[in-house]
Amino acid sequence: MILDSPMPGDAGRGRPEPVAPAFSVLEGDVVAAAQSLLGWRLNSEVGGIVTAIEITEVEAYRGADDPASHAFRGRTDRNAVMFGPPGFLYVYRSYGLHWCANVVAARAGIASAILMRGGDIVTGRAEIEARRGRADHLTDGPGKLCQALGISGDHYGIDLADPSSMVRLEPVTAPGSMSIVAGPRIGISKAVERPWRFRRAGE
DNA sequence: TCCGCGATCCACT
DNA sequence: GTGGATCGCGGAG
Repeated sequence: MILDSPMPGDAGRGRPEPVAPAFSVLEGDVVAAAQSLLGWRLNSEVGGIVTAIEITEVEAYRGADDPASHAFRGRTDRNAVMFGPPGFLYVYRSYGLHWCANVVAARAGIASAILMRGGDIVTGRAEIEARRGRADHLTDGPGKLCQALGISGDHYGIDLADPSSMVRLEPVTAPGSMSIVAGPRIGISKAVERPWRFRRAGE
């Protein structure tokens, strides 16, 4: 297992290798990157169980500029991965119980992240129902999505572009025809006016 | 060291 | 539609 917990001295070292072409959209502004992420697949292979969803709902969090971001007050042990290069997984615990998964965006040093809030099941529906302990409302919330795919703190900091990772992002190859609805982010008390929640029209 | 709150979920009405 | 559960994190003292 790869547990990437960058030390303070690593800050200026940059990314180890060029980001795959399709992942380069993540290097730009997180608000645009979040919209690009809709339709991508999130593949998981945790505990030998293969599951996958197609991302249908996301929220953008823009580090130092965004009071609602976990990185707004600067770097801590918990949010360190957000300050690194894009394409890595930021996982945090919510309300002491649930795990929530984010894709790190923007260049190293700009702490942005995209929260994955919902998706359509592509692979492993039966396994997901077993993990969730129910047959409905399987992936329609960030905590549910993590439970469905078996994502937890064990996966903090993994490379979502690495084919050997247990959790991987698979870019959509034919973007553009999808219409996107923007709205306010859910469950926050600061910067509530920013319409940085995006979902596919009709969801 | 302590205290308040939160990027949520679920059962119940 | 609403309210309770539940505990890790960060800021204050």
